[in-house]
Amino acid sequence: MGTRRRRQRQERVTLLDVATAAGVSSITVSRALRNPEKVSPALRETIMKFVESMGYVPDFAARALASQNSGIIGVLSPALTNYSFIGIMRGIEDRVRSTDMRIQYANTHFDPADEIKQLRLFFAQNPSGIIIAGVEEHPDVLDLLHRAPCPVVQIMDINGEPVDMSIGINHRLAAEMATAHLIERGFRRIALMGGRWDIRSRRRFDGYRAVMEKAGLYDPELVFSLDAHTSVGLGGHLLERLLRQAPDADAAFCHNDDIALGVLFECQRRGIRLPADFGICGFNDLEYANVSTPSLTTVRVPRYEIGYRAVDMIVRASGNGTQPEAQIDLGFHLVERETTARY
Amino acid sequence: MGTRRRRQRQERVTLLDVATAAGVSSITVSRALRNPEKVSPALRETIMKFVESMGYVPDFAARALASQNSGIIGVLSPALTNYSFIGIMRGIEDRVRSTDMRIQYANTHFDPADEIKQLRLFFAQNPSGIIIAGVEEHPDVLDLLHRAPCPVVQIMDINGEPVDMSIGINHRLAAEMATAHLIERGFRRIALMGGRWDIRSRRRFDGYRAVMEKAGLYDPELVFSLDAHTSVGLGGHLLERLLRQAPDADAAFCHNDDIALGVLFECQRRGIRLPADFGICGFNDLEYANVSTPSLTTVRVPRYEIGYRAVDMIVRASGNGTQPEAQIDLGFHLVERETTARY
DNA sequence: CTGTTAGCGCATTCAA
DNA sequence: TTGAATGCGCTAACAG
Repeated sequence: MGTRRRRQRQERVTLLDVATAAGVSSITVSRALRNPEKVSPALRETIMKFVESMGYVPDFAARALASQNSGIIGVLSPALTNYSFIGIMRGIEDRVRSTDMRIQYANTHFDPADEIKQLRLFFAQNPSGIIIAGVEEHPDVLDLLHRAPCPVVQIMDINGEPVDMSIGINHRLAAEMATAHLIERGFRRIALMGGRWDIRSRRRFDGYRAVMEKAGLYDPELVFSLDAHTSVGLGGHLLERLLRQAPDADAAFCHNDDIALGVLFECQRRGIRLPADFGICGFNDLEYANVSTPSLTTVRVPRYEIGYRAVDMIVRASGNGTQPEAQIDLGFHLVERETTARY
Repeated sequence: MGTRRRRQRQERVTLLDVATAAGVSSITVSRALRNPEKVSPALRETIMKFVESMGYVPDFAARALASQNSGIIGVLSPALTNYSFIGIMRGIEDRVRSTDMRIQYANTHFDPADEIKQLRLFFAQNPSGIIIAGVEEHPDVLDLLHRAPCPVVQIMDINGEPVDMSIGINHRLAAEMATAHLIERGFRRIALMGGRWDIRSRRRFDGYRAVMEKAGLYDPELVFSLDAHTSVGLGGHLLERLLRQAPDADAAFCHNDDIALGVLFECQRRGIRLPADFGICGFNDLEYANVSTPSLTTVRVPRYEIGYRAVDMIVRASGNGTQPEAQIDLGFHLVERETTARY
């Protein structure tokens, strides 16, 4: 049936409809809804009854246009659909549920130009806030963020002065701790394995390198990173290349748990014993790390909390309660499991 | 610094600004942007130059209010943050990139009441379309969808008449094929393992049951499903319970690959040989299924394509080109790998 | 092909 | 505490 796809728009119940029914002016209904304390209790109740019975639902576009605030929180990520971002999303979604804000996600595809484009689009919408997992510290991006017309929360890595607010962990420190742990467990030829570089993986590289150099173990031949989307399969692929180029490699610190899992599977396939012959440390502590065989040593990043509190910071910055902190370090946690359980 | 969080709104460049600069009326600029063919080439070019140089960005709220169309496609899922939904998201994001529509996701938490609430919210926004992975076939939800003021695409399962349009696969058939495959490989005590039920898992159960009954193998003691979020850990947990209740179980058809992976890990832990002692079939064909050790037999669901084409259907239904089909069956594919490679 | 008029539904500002 | 007037920026409908 051809009439199927385009429907007539519904008859919309407007503020004015409710106001007329309740015998007040539309602005009073508006107030009853948005600033209940500014309307006398009795009137408020009457109004709310009509709002209910008439099924009034506010028009976001009209509200946004009149108030210059869309209620939208823009969330930018270089890889929206990476598994590690899911935990962030969960936190974001949970915190936003009880507010009247809405989330709009944007994928920046590891491209600063894309990031700038998406930011511009958001800014044109009078957003209530921006949450950004940056690709780079590109000066144009930072400049744009500095002139943002709303609160901005930089998430994931905390390093230096935030543009506005930031929450996350110190990735460099985390990598230092993971690398030190591998060394302490007797691994020497420790490889670094990753997918596409972003600013956080670069900081982890810095940490890895610093510790390796200090121990006299750094060797660029052990650093493997492909400009490819991260995946479990990539982990196996990288291990294959590693063992070809440096057959004496005895451990891998991976940019994330997916790659670590791929390395684990590839070791199983090749009969490489974990951790006797080879050690693995992942990053993120995804859910499966605790139940894989052998279980995976990894760095726990409080991803859910990062998302949850990032939204919280925006809500608080927009409200009239206590101002949020400018920077929150949630800390990380090295979870030692079987893939490094030597000695 | 206290001034940090709330910024002045930017000076906005409006249509009128551009129009004045170009010496035309604002509606002409509007047309040059939205229906270029309705403006003479010369004028169009002049206008576009001003648009560029003045950095004009349209105000979505104003546009939505005036045109009664927000350009938003609402996407509803019972579990937005399940890994299996990521593939859908990837398809959605990729298809929407080249359009002027935007996506807004909503999590329905496996709750029809939530679903209804979210639908109402979307409908109040004059959406350009709705993409919904339904929780149930709740009559209230169906009723709401029937009165939707925009194109609606039901995704994942195709079964019966769509409300408007639908795209996906036949989950019951897929389960029948998977179960038949396990039987054909000599497995007899085949368990069904799942997390929270939704309409699709229920259809898969129907298919499993039908085939098992036909083979005289159905036993309710082999059906394990917990009302818990799906996870890799849940798979291990379910296997543990299965082996306690039915120690002679010799295979598992899992509701998704995460659960299958958990079963795989738990088998490894217990020294159960795959597939000699136990067979596993997953569902979805997530990326790791092909690289796990042993690799995982599973049902490939074209998730990326579902997302991509669902958006495409909305774009086409909104445009003036060819009307999209009412229902698209993308088909599935049983991917036979090592976890069932017996005989 | 271009312009005029009008209004989308709400919230801000001011006044009572 | 309530209301009147006004405008947010854009586009539909019509006119020229």
